[in-house]
Amino acid sequence: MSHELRRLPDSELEVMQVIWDLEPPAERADIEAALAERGRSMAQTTLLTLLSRLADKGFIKIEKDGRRRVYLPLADRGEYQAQQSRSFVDKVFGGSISAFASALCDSGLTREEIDELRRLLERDEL
Amino acid sequence: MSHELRRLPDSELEVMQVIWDLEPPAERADIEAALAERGRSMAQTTLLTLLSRLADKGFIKIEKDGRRRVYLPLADRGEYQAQQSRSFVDKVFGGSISAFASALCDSGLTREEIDELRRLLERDEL
DNA sequence: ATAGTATTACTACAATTGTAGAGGAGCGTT
DNA sequence: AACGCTCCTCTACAATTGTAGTAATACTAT
Repeated sequence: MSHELRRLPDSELEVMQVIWDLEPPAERADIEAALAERGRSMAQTTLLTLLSRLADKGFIKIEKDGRRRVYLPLADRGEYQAQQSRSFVDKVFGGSISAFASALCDSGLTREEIDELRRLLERDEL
Repeated sequence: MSHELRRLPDSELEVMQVIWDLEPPAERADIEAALAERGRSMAQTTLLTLLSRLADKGFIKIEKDGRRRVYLPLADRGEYQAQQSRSFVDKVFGGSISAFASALCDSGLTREEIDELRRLLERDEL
């Protein structure tokens, strides 16, 4: 079930994130608004380009409903996140989870974040 | 002291990793060998290209010692890792560390890795 | 000095990414 | 029916990335 989900370039990922956030089906205007809210507005045609690239890569499906289109997520967010996390730790930390964890701490985790993380791990039985 | 360290493309990062691993000063042959060991060999000219790109980006310094060159790391590995970790979590998880952690668990952490992580967090006092 | 050898610099080129203009097609309004 | 507004498709273009060939340079052993 889990296809390989290729890493998305930053701009496409940002679009994908809002699509995941929005209640599907999302229209272009919704996506545009959501992006603007996050301070990431762009020319309409730019957005359209990114959307069709996402469709080419199999991350979304573009459904034609007359003149308007709706944009539906196909890829699963959690799966994408899991795969990218693993691949990030592999590339940047040679696969060492603990090295990653200490880097995270160095990168300015707050006490609260650390506690939260710890709680999470304690609960996790996997 | 902490300049912004731009994200390196995969191929450059792999070269950078071996430079960080090797005892400086590293010569081209050393780097080549180390890369081959990790199953990441490439044409000599390709490696040279990547090295000069790394130099352009300020990650390494190329010192001329007659005909041979030595390649010295300038960027700090820990700093790079910390910055990239933070930026990864921001982009992929909207900044949520705990979301990142649970994705990591989903991506197939072993029991041991989880325990190790937990130990690390418990010890860490920031 | 000569020729072979090793090493690096220069050039190249296709694929990807970030960004957007130009133009066609549908629809509401007059 | 013609006009304009909206929305989308096509095309474009520079920068970056992955990869490597060719040429220049310098060293080594004869």
